Amino acid sequence: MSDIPWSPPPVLLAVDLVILTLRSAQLHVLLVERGIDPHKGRHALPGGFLNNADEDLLAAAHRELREEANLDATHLHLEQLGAYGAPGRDPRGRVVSVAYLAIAPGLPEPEAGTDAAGAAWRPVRDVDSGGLELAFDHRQILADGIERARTKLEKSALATAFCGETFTIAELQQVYEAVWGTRLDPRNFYRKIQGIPGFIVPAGSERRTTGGRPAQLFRRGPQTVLFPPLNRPPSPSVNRTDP
Amino acid sequence: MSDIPWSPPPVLLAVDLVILTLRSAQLHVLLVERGIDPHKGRHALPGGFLNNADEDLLAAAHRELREEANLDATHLHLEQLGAYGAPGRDPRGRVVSVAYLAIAPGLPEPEAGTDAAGAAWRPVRDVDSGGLELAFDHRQILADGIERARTKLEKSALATAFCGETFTIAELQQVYEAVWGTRLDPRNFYRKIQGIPGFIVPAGSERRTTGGRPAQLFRRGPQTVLFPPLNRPPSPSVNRTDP
DNA sequence: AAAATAGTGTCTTTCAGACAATATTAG
DNA sequence: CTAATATTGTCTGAAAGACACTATTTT
Repeated sequence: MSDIPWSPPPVLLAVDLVILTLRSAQLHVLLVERGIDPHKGRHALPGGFLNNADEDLLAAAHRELREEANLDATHLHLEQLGAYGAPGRDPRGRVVSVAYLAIAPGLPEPEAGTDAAGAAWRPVRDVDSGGLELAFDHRQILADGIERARTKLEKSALATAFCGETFTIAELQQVYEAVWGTRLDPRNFYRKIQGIPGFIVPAGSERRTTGGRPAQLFRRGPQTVLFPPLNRPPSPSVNRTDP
Repeated sequence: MSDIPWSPPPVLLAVDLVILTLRSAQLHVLLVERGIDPHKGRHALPGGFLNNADEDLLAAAHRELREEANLDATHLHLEQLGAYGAPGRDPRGRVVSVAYLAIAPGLPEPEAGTDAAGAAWRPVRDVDSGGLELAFDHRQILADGIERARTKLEKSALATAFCGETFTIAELQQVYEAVWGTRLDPRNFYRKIQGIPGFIVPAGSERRTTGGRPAQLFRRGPQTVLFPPLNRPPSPSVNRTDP
């Protein structure tokens, strides 16, 4: 009675992760080198098939994050990007992959003898310059992940997920500059950030040295929605009534 | 060699549609009444299982749009919302649903003896007021679809997808007001719209009567990205340094 | 004429961006 | 001291929102 009328075709479900971080002011993505045959030896996003039929999608993403990237879910942003299911994307059969975007603070190389051997941070620039080819449709998934991060920086407090527990306003600015690929005026940025209630809160009156005047340290504030928003400067490619 | 190591669990893949339109200045969604047992008799989003293992996800969405809603893909916006795959969401087994958002211009009731019998436009308000309960997790999917539409109105030309071939600026304003749930000043709206290059273009100097001075008719322009954007007025619930 | 809707002009406040100036550290 | 970075102040032009006003129709 509660059965399915005509037996629809089963598919295999995978989870792929776009894990972004900032290393020396450059946007990096975690890639693994594939050890088995479809695209063997090529770089790919971390991911894998569902463990069992009862595993939740988000839980599977967390598991892959732990297994393949050796990253714990503590203080880490994780959200769904979407489903990628073009019929020919995996030669082994019909595989639909649900992609997730993860943002991590700057971390050391995951190499060593951990579970995550073979995983390494790669500059995003290397991928979209074409110098590094990805397996499957992972280049598209990565592009979608970056675009999602870009737009979410405008109206959400996502940027703090790139930072450690405490951070300076200049560090926060580096996040915006790296993800957006633009330069921002430090003075205007400073005032703008300070003008968003609840975005960041002072963390003791501590400091940190870099060569000039020490900067105040902050931590994430309670507000997750940014108002007023930080608008990404218009790319010079768009329309405009240029005189 | 190119086989899958340990046989991951297969899942059933479905496609669900959030089809939005405007009817008498109110946001409506197309719902069907379920004829079979899981949630039989309850309202649900149109959708269904993948036809065969080679069917593309977007193609399946188009097919369901045709079969269940009797809508052709001509001049109709269709984009993916995401995957919904919580383990318990369908009692028949592990079903992962990929949801799509469709925007249609105001259309007559789909009833009659068509394929789409049992489908009907329902005011969105009836659903999120709790007066109308949906099957599965469709209430969440609908909410996500509406939120997506709301944010896309700001920076894309999506609003014109709610209108017919030609439309007045006042009609366009009704779209924004209905989707955002706000009131806008007609005069400022008029100037703002006219100030976005390529958004709308005059369609002949025709007119249309409603009781007052006739309005110019427009059609969609070539621009899909709106600059400057139309920002949704801040909801009174957010933060603010109110004196 | 009165009512209704379309479209224009203008003013005020707010905000983004440019950039001078000051503060506080290291070397 | 000089170099470097952090933080504050000021100015200007663009844009948002309020709202008076004009234009063109129906009744």
